[in-house]
Amino acid sequence: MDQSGNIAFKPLDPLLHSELRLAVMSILITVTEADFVYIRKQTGATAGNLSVQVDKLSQAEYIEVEKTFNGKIPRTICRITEKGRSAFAEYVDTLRQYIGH
Amino acid sequence: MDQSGNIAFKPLDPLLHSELRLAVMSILITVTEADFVYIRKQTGATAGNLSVQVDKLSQAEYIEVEKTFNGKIPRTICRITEKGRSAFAEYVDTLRQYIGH
DNA sequence: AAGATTTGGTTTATAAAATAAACCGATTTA
DNA sequence: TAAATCGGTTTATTTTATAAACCAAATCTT
Repeated sequence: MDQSGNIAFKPLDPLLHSELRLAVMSILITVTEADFVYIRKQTGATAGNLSVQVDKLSQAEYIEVEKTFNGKIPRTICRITEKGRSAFAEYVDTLRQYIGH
Repeated sequence: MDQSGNIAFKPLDPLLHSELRLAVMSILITVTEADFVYIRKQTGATAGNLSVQVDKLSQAEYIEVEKTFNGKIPRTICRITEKGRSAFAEYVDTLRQYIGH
């Protein structure tokens, strides 16, 4: 018989348990859309780091990324998806187990 | 003049922003002491991983570790420190900025 | 009592992640 | 026209987390 005992902690979605990605999601959950530059300023992240992390969120389909031009200047717009929204909600929910309400 | 704009997110204590270390602290904050084996079972972590993370928390003085013997069997007891307690409180507080209450 | 297994860990090696540095094309400024 | 800036991406480096290997002592197994 498997007497392995119960684990008390649900795993935290590793995609969201990252300071920068969490900050990005935190912004996108409150705002219908935000561009790269805005997110960069709000988070204080370097462009390189932000580029990488936005890409990960995008590949997981937690956000969608639209590349447009503002005249001749490139503009990268990010929006949260439904999948991202519910992943975020579950992450928050799970976290409460760790930090108490 | 420095027109760098305000960063909206306070940094999260990297020592606590780790799933396993956070789980350890979460246990120790509710219980006057806990031994290695108990923490291992609650978290489901491997002994190696737990050993490393307990050591980091200990070196940061977020917890204190007492090595005793239970008869002839070694027993490692962990307790949270005041420093650990307030670091945890601040971490939780900062997190709320990211996840909303 | 010899050998295998389990317990309670630590140490070391490997994989994954975050961060920083280098770079690119276009644009504006001097 | 050269230098600096903007809006990024790509690649390299560092840091971190995780897993694998190991160790000493104790306890079962035959």
